[in-house]
Amino acid sequence: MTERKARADAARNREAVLAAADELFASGGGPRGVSMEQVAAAAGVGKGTLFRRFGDRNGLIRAVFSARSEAVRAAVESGPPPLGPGAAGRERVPAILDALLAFKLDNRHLSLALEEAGAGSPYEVEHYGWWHGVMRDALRDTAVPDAGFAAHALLAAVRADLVEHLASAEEMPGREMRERLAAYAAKVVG
Amino acid sequence: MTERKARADAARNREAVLAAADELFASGGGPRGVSMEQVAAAAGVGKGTLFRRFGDRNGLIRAVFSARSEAVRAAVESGPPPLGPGAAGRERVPAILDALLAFKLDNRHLSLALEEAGAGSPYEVEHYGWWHGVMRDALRDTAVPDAGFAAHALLAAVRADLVEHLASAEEMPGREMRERLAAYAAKVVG
DNA sequence: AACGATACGGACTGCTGGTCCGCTTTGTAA
DNA sequence: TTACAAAGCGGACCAGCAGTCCGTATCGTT
Repeated sequence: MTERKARADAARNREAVLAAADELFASGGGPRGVSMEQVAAAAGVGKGTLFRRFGDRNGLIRAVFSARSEAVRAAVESGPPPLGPGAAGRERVPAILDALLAFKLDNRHLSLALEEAGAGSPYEVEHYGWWHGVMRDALRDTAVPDAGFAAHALLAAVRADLVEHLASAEEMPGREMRERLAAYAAKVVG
Repeated sequence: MTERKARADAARNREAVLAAADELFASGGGPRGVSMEQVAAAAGVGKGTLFRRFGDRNGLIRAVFSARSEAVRAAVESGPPPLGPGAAGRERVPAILDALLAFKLDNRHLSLALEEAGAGSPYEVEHYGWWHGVMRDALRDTAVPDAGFAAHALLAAVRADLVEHLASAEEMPGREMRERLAAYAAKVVG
C-alpha cells in the first residue's frame, strides 16, 4: 500500500515500537498512563521516530491493535462456520459477537485504548466499519428488520468500556458474560 | 446536602460558570476544544474559582449535564405512563429509550462530553447507574431473560457517540433514528 | 568510494489541567 | 458603623503531554 521501500533500520524500529507499546499498554494501569515518550524510551528510539512512523498517538494504538486482532478478523472473514461465512445468520450472529467479546476480554486494555480514541469516536476507526459490515450481512439472513441498525446496536453491547465495567465493577466472570451475551443475541435474532 | 450556607457571590459565580460552560460546550466544535481557562474567562471568573467549585473538568461537565437532564429524569421517575411508572414493561422500555435518545439528540455535544468522561468510563458516572436501574426494572416486566444484561445492551444502543455517528457520518435524521430504535426495542421486548 | 535519499533523536514549543496562596468580599455581631 | 474572622477569589505558577523541527547519522545504490 503506502509501503514502497522500507529501509532496514526503519523496519526494525517499527517492530521495536510495536512490541514495546504492546507490552507497556498491557502492563500496569492500561494505556491511559502511558505517554508517547515512555513508549519511545522503552523501544529505544527517539520521539521523533515514533511520531513519524505512526502519525500520532491514535495511529500507534491503531497499529498495535491491528496486529493483535488480525487473527479474529481472519477467523471471521474466512474461517470455518459458524464464525466464518457459510453459517445461517441465526447462528453466525451470536458466534461473531462471542468471538468479539472473547477478544475484548483478552485484550481489555488495548481495546479500551482504541475506543477511547482520544481524538475521534470509535466509529470513525476503519475496523469498526468492517465489523459493522460483517454483522449487518449476517443479520440480513435473519428475521431482524433493519439489519444496519441492529448491527450497530448489537456491536454496542460489546463496547470495551461496558465489558470493562461488567468485568470490574460488577465482577462478572468472562464465561458468564459470554453466556449472557449469547442469550441476548439469541433473543434478538430469534 | 453538601450545601450548608452559600455566600451570595459564590452562588452567583456558580450560575455564571454553568451558563458559560453550557453555551461554550454547545457552540462550535463540541466540548472537546473547550479548555477550562476558556470557560473561566467566559464566565468572568478566575480559574481557581472554577476548580474549587467543580473539582475538575469532569465535575463541571457533570454539573452542566445534571442541570440539563433534570427534566427527562423527572419525566421517567414520576411522569405519566408510558414514560413514567405504571405502564407495562413492553411499552415502557421503548418509551424510556426513545426519551433518552431524544434527549441525546437535543444535547449531542453535552452528552458526548459526559461519555467521553476523560477520566473514567461513562459507567462510573452515577447517572448511568440510575438509568440502568430504571431500565432493568422495566425489563423485568417483560419476557426478556436477564433484565440486567439486557438493560446494559439496550442503553448501549443509545450511546452518545453512536448517536453522533448515525447523525453525522450516516446522515440519519433524528426522526428516523427514533423509529429504528423503537423497532429494535420492540423486537427485543416482544 | 562517494553521494543523494531516507531516517534518526531529542531539544523545543505550545497548551492543558490542576495547585497555591496573598488579597478581597461577605456577613455577622457588637 | 465598625470590626473581624470566615469564605471566597483570581491568576501566576507548575508539571506533564502531544506533536514539531532540523542538524546529524545511516543506508543502499551507482
